[in-house]
Amino acid sequence: MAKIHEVAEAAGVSISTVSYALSGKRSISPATRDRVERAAALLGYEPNAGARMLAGRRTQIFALTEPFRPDTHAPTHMSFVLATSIAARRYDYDILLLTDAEASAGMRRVSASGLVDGIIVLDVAPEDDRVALSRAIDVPTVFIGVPEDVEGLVCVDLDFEAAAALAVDRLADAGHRRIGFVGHPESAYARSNFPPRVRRGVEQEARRRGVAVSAEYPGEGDERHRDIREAVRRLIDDGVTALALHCDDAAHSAVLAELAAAGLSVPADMSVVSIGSSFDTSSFSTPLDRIPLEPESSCELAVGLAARMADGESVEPGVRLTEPRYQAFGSVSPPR
Amino acid sequence: MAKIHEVAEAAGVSISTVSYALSGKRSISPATRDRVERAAALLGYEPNAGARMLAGRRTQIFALTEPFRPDTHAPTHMSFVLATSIAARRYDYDILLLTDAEASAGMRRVSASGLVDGIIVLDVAPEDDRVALSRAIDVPTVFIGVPEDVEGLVCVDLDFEAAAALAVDRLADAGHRRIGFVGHPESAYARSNFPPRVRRGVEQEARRRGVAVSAEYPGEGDERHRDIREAVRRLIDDGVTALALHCDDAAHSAVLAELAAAGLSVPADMSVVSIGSSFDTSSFSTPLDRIPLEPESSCELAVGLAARMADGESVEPGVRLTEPRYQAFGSVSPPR
DNA sequence: TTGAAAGCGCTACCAG
DNA sequence: CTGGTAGCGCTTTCAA
Repeated sequence: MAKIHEVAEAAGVSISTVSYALSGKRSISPATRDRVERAAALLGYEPNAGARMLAGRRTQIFALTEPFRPDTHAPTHMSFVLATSIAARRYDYDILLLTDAEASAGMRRVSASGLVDGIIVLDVAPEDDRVALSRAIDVPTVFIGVPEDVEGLVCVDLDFEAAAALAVDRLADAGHRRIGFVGHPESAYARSNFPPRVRRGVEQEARRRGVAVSAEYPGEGDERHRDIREAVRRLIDDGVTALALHCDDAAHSAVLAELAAAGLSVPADMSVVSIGSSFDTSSFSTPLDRIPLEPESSCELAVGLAARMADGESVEPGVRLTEPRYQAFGSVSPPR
Repeated sequence: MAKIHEVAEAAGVSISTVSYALSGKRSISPATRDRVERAAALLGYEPNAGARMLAGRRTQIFALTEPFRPDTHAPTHMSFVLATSIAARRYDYDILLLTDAEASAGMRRVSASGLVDGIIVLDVAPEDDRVALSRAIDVPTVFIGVPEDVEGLVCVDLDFEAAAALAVDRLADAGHRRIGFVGHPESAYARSNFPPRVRRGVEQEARRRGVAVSAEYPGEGDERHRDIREAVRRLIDDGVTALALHCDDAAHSAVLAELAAAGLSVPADMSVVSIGSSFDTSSFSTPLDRIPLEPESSCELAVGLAARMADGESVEPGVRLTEPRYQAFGSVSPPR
């Protein structure tokens, strides 16, 4: 725990020179900078966080608010947390967790105490009380996800509607006229902000392209695996020649299992595309084309915006959607 | 962002009185305390975090280091993060996330900068470089999980061996002489610290009680569901009359599905116990007896210890194991 | 290009 | 039981 004073002494300069040499906030002669850096490294100097906050009015901490709802999909959520945390470090920020009751109440607390320079909001619900909170506090806030009311907010997300449309387009381009959609359990469409956007994207693009869609929303819990296989069976009986999936990896596995059980091969007998998946669809027994979720893109963008706002730059409110990307792994071909 | 000065003025007292009235660190007349609290509430006063750290040499922040390994089981991990975060707030601490490369490097950084008062280590590997790091830094560190070399460390965890033994005992008590064990994929036994402890517990207690054990470690990935069902089939053919499970919820579902497919009912034809599960085994189609993981116990204990150490109390190094608890839901009965 | 020094807002010691 | 005040270790003016 060396202090700036000791570094200054060791380098034979004043403490302000040490501060400037290390922060780069004013020009320092190469020789001096070098001496300072050497001394700092030698002593293992790390500026005291508290002193820095107090004097510099910047904490280099972002709060990450995540309610951890019971129906949150843990693996996907984890990849968002990870991506945010990594992006934050690139901008020299640490992440402070606000969960459970503190997801909301903590926003007020940490902004009032000046503990954080910005707030990143995860796991956004259509009607989210953190929307009103973000307007009430004076700390820059960025939403990853799009709530109902976005007035004055800075939001970032994958363009799920475009992603869904892209999936439908690829299938329609290949000549499919009747496709099946396997979505999340019905309950997810009220609680979360993005499943409805995928559904809407599929429906609208299908209408535009003259493609018929049969949708299935297999349930949760114990019987899920069976539910999904029954849903796939119904879609096969319906005569669909392609499937668009927006569900978790276990559901993907179940779909593939049922196709195999029905003696259908991909893509010869059934084309399959995965929409907004955060897991690796290329390592399934049958690699699947996908439009990936890519939390890294949204999180990087969100953290970058938060950093700019924390620097006092003004950022235009609005919803920033990242463009979907199509990854082909050979699971789509023309229908038989 | 009211400051202590304004609160003092509003309450008609000195700033030191405000500080003491709010912290309770010296006795204050009820009348004065009341005036101060009213003024603070009215102004929405929240002590400035940076100033507090600098003057008080306490940050009220714990770092939580979690590498997010690729094979980390996300739902279980999330429940540990959540439990730690909630426990921390009860002790008036916030949680700072250290993930990815920062899980290790960050420990040094945040302790050198005085950003945190303590460190909680999650997702402990048998050979974990955070063990050496924790010895090199001067910030109190508590491990949730037990690494190979625990010399001088403060560790907290469920007593997995006792949990496994408890499961075997209950089955043996019911009269079972031949039981099946469904564990994690083989790879988990090298990477993680607790699966080997469960395996050891099962083996030792089975030997002690004269019970035969057939063990299965079904694989990962796409074909997992099928793997598990085949494993269960083998165990049935082996003539086991009871199963002890130490695997994730999807695997539990697959096991139940295979039992149903084989025409076996629980517990009449097959008794089943779940060991160290973090999910709710009582809401399966067949409720299962379990010895729950209960992250809350370990996390509460870990945070409590960290808080005491941060207060300067000396805490005896050593491994503190929490006692397993048996929850019966009617899935165990004597063999036919 | 460098140095001196004035705070940042609180905690905790020393008086009374 | 209460008030005054000296720092905590840095950042950032103001001077040179």
